[in-house]
Amino acid sequence: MEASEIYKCIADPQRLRILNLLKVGPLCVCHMQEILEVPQVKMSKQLSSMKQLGLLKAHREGTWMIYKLVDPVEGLITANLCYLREAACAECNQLQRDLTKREKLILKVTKIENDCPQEVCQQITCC
Amino acid sequence: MEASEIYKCIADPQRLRILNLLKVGPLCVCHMQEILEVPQVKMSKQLSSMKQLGLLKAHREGTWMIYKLVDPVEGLITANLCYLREAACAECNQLQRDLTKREKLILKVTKIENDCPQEVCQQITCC
DNA sequence: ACTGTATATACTTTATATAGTATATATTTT
DNA sequence: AAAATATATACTATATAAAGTATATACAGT
Repeated sequence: MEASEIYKCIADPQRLRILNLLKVGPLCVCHMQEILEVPQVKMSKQLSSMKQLGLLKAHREGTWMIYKLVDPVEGLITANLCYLREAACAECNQLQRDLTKREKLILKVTKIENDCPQEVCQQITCC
Repeated sequence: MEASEIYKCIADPQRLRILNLLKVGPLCVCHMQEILEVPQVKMSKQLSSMKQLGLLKAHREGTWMIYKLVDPVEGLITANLCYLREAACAECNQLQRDLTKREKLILKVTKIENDCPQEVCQQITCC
């Protein structure tokens, strides 16, 4: 994969936020939607573009689609997420808030029977 | 400066190559043109867009315009250039070749009287 | 003043990406 | 099989960026 393609991908704050979330563990579309507060179409399109690019893969679990980062994660992605988590900027705070929101959400849905795919619930903690 | 703006900037291979060159030292437009082998208009437009973004600054020396990175260099830029110089990819080789080409060019023009601005000639070695 | 060199800008065309709306598919539940 | 939920796709509209051509500016040397 070309570096320029990766940069083009993470040049969109929304897509960067998605990668940041998935770096911690797999998530289904509806949960990402809830965390990022974006319309379903937008989320779906961004996910499929990143999948096509080769950054993500997905599988179905019931009606849910679970997305995760392709393994091994692109070094350039990792390097940038690490950098941004350390840095002090508006976007970095957003990334941090997303991770907190993710943790809360998973804790919540884990309590409700059949409201969270196995694979997601197992991964509660972040970084 | 927002991270997304920086990513959008370096998502263009040409602009990334310019930053890679300037990281080593200031250069005038015509030399960058020669190294990257791009039309004058394109070079000029890319430089001015990066200047407007706040990544570069320029000053005149005779008919030459000397461009350099704003000091301090954006951490995100530095981090990515460092990463790419270490990595093994087509783009990384290109960046390396550009630096070699730069060194040769400077050595050449330094010999010819009045064919290189002072500031550029003083900075022969790279990394 | 005139010519040449280096660089920038304006304007037009063309390509690319994003957003929105509506509709389709896959699966589970009833 | 009908309804509900989660997700994806097609199509259209709109915005953004890139490329190309021509022209302008700024300075240096004659």
